[in-house]
Amino acid sequence: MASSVRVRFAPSPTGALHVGGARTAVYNWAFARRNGGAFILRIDDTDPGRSTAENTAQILRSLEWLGLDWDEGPGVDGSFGPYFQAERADNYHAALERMKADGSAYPCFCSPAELEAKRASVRAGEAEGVSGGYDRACRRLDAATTAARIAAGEPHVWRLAVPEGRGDIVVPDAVRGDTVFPATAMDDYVLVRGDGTPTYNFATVVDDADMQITHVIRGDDHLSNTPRQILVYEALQRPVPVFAHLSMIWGSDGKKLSKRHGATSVEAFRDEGYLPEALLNYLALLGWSLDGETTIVPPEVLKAEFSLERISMSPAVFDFEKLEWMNGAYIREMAPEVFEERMIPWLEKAGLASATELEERHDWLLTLAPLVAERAKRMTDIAPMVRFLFDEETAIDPAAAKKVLANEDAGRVLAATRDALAAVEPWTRSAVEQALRALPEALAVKPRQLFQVVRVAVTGSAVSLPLFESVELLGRERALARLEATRLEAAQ
RNA sequence: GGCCCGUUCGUCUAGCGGUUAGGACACCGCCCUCUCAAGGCGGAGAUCACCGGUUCAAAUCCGGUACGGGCCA
Repeated sequence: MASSVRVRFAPSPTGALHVGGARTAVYNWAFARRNGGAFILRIDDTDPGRSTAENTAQILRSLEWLGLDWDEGPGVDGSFGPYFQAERADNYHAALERMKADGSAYPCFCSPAELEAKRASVRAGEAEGVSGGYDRACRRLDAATTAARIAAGEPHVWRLAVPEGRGDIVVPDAVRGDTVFPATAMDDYVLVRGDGTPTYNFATVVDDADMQITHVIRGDDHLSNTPRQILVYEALQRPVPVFAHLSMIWGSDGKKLSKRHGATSVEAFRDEGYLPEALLNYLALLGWSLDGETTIVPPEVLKAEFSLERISMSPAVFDFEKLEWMNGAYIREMAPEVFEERMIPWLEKAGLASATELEERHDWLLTLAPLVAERAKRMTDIAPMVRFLFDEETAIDPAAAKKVLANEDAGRVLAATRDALAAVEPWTRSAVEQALRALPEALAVKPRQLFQVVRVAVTGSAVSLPLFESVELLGRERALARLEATRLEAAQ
């Protein structure tokens, strides 16, 4: 690598960071890390009407949550700031001045009505060879005329003068290879609007050039604009970066992913109990592969192995089920102490206990953690699974009661279990297990049947965490109380 | 309408001239088992969009068509 890699992610704060944008950020970040380069975050807040500080804050929060740290950008000083486009007006003016000076930009005085008329005639096929619907009329105005009209305060925009006789424009794209666009299809598009603000294509190039961006990794939707942007790099006499255009992310119906398909903002995934490392992994693999075999790619591996060459070109459908599986995989692989720590906020949020209370019961919680980790797919699955351990009494699921407790043996099973547990000493999982395992034979009932009756009485449900552990964690007092209460109820 | 991009199991993908077209999610069995999970084993699932061409040989290279998508109008 001749010069050091510099990549950027330039979200527009007109909404929350959604998974499509997040994936673009992931790829930029991973590419920078892989190549020892810089990952720059630049906020494209050029639309004052729709850009808000809250959105910016949310985007930063989402990126931080995902673990995507930036080397330059909001909150991190660099030599190429400011990192908010709204504060970079001077740069756009300077660039325009340079282009005015050598004639690669020229003023256009045509009114909207005139332009519409030109476009209409192009559509009608009356103006052959004119692309983009503009006939370059103002480009033919002489310098004195334009100077006079500008001096007179006549409204005007500034257009790019596509070089005469320019050959085909080649977009160097690391994902798709070189993509060729005929120069004849390029119009003298607007660089700077009548009010002096730069258009997207112009501002982006000026910033990318000024910030010495070497690789532009972005969405597919920008591919068609790239030749236009290359023309600006050339006019500014700046090196053209390497591009990498990412295909879109679709919903299961083959349409662009939107709210209709479910959660799409990064924060929504967070709130739904997804782990940042799992979402990062999933997004990384949505359009990129390590080797075609590996599915668990932790951040460290991504940082070490990411490459543009292994990005796929076709659109990918976002598979919520696979993400959920992956999230479960990350939960299962977590060290018990780590999972214990991370489940605390979710228990607190569910109103089961305060963080302080939980921290005081560290050993108890650490015993519980692996039982839950093995079964949870998302962090939101935790509370329902453990609620019976926190409530003083537990309501029995009617369906479970009907199915399991209606059994004619239920009464004696519950009574015998109550007595057996009352005698357990010391109160440990293995002692509880020993006591319960001896019961089926003594009562002449099937083990499965007995355990289900006890499970429903103790946990309130026919589906629960493992029984012996559940009984142990619940504590003798509450276990006995529930067995007795259920016995009385079943007897009626 | 013009230009550009894409197309391998339902989904994410591997494949970069010669493979029984591999893996993962989901699905279906079996095993394990106190329920549920997890785990193990196995199964089903892709005429590689279509049609031509190049080649001894094409999912892989070339052209066209179709269908999706994008940008500009």
